[in-house]
Amino acid sequence: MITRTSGYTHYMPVEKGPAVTGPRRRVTQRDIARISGVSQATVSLVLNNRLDGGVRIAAETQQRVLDAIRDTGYVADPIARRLADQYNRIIGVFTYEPVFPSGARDFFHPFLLGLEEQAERLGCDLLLLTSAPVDGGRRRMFADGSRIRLADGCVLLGQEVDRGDLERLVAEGIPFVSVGRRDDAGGPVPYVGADYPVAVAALVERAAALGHRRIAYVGRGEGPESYADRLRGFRAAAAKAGVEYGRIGTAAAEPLDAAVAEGVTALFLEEPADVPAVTAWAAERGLDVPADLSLVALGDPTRPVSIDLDVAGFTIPRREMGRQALDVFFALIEGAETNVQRLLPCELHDGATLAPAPTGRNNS
Amino acid sequence: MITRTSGYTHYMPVEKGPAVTGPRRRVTQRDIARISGVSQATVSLVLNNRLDGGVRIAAETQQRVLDAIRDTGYVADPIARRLADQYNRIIGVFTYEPVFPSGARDFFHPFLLGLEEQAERLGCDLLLLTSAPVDGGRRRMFADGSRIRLADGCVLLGQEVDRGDLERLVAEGIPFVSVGRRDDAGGPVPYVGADYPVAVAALVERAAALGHRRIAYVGRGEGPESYADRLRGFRAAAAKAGVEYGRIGTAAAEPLDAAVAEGVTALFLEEPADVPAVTAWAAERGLDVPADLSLVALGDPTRPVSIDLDVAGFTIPRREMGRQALDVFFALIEGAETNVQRLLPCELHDGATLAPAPTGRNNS
DNA sequence: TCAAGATGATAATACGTATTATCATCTTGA
DNA sequence: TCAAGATGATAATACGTATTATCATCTTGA
Repeated sequence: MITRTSGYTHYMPVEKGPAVTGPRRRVTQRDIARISGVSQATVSLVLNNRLDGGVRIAAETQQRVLDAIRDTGYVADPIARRLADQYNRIIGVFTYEPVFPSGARDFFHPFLLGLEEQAERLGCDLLLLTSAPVDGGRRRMFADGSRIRLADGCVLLGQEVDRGDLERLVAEGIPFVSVGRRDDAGGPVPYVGADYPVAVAALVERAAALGHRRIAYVGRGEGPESYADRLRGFRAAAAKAGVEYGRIGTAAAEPLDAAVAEGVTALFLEEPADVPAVTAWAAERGLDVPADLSLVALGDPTRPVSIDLDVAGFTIPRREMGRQALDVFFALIEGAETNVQRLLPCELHDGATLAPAPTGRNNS
Repeated sequence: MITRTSGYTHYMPVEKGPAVTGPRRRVTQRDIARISGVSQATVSLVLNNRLDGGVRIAAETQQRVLDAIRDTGYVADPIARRLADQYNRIIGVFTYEPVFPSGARDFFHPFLLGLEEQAERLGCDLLLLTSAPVDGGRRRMFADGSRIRLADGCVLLGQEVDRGDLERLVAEGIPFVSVGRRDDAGGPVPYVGADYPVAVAALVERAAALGHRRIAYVGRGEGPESYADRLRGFRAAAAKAGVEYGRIGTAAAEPLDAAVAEGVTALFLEEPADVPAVTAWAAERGLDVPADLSLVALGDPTRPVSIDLDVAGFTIPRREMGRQALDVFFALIEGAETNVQRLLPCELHDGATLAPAPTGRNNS
């Protein structure tokens, strides 16, 4: 059995009413001031120990105030505190789709995990901007009555971010950070992205070293910056390694057949979720992976798929991107000196699908 | 190419500095007032449509103000509104553990899905209370400087909710809704829960109808309300059906052996995540499920496990619970007449593990 | 022609805290 | 004996919004 002495004391009865029921007033610094015979300012100063810069309060006065604070259980109203401050420590999180997807485990989950982790560490709260009206399945950032300015600013999450939205964020000077690199939008965009070009290049070089002389990139290579970055890295590295290279728009049988017919011996998949489609196609054609054909996955699947192959490729540092996005955000609003356009290294994974090029098939 | 006339005005440059960088000020009602040539009070009145009680503002003045609001994208500072005791359509979401778990797909995900879905529908934003300090792996709701009141109130998520926290929420009159039934805490607790007793009873009755005469509940049956509710339903239904019943504390081999030795022919698992442990034990003992022993899972697994069996039992309406939690919340703060203690029916699942009792083993 | 009512808007204040400039009093030293 | 410095504390103000009492001006009607 739990007993409690006199309940909570940091609520004062309103007026001098009879007793318990009805609304109670918070204890305020004014109350403490009255009790200990000082001014509200003094209470605030003692409470926050701001006795450094010029202001002095006698030790025994301090003690009186502290006693009153202890006796009443006074706690400063965080709301009023925030008001007196410049920022609310509320970070908006904007996503074009639901943060909690109804589908299976989600590509964005690790980013959010990193965000939450860092928010916890930095003592701020995350405001999921769920009030944004939905239009064609996508939330709209700047619809009439947009509440994006409720927060101190926001973190942007999404494979593809609307260009107009970005421009407007920049133009309005709303503090924000994109998770994932973004092209300039009427001004530089703060971001924490993955360094795709470097990661892709490393894999291309590895393929070249393994004797592959003709390789293909499978995917759009444009649209979202993350696609464009991959393709850019692919081309630059292939050119540098003296390897012939091309691009296939989709992981469909026809273009894949054509590529193989032209002597391609390694496929670099922009979208790792395409792995099952490609392996199914390869099996159907009697092609062994990696004996006949090497496979490289450029990142993590954005759609839920189950892949039983140990595919060569790299992992996007999603959790760390989420974490650092908040760091950059605070640097922004605090005007701290720091790099607000960061590319984090991806982690390479050897896997079992990138093997020496089959002999006697080049230039076939 | 997009051109833009004169930029956006939502953030006012501090002083008349050169350009982009540096701290920026929120647009305030004073700014709107200046722009539209009225007083701050007028802006507030127009913004909140407080034109009923005595105060009158000319239609065209209103329009000027509204135009300025639209042009600047002004949104009232939620903190200042809270200080004046206003709501912001911001719902706090408090969880004792991270909302985005680092582990696998999560028991709480469907609740959050429902919450987000309804938030989107109702046009409110969800504030993840990530700022709460962590103590012993659990977030603390009322630590010093708790920011729970930044939100209009909150939704509580968690298997077990701290009793003191609940009491304090009630005592302070903070609007809140628990997802999951809670016992009174110095006052009735608003909740949207699952109707465990009814669901469990239905399964007990089914077992009785299939000839089971001795059944056992596996689990704590106390602690979290959801456990207690299950056990209560179990006992009541078993008694009513004239079936002998008992309880096993954990799904360990020893107590399970004992139960079988005493003639138990059906196990009701409080924690469906225990299914693998129980089936492994059964296999080891050469017991066939369900020929020798029936198995019933009372709900959904709270820990990630893979279950390949089609287990009889029921499903907790988690998504719907999340949805309705928000409904109840708004009913609370709007003072609407509605049931604020709701139990939603669980969905029964026949499965393949609840079969007729084996013959000749009762009272063995 | 002027009192009463209608119309339109604002000044003043509150919410609770943080900070800074200012003030009153005491002490010190020559 | 009094100027300068030290000591101790406060008044005033800001943060951004909501609300109420009050005010100025116009309209109406007899």
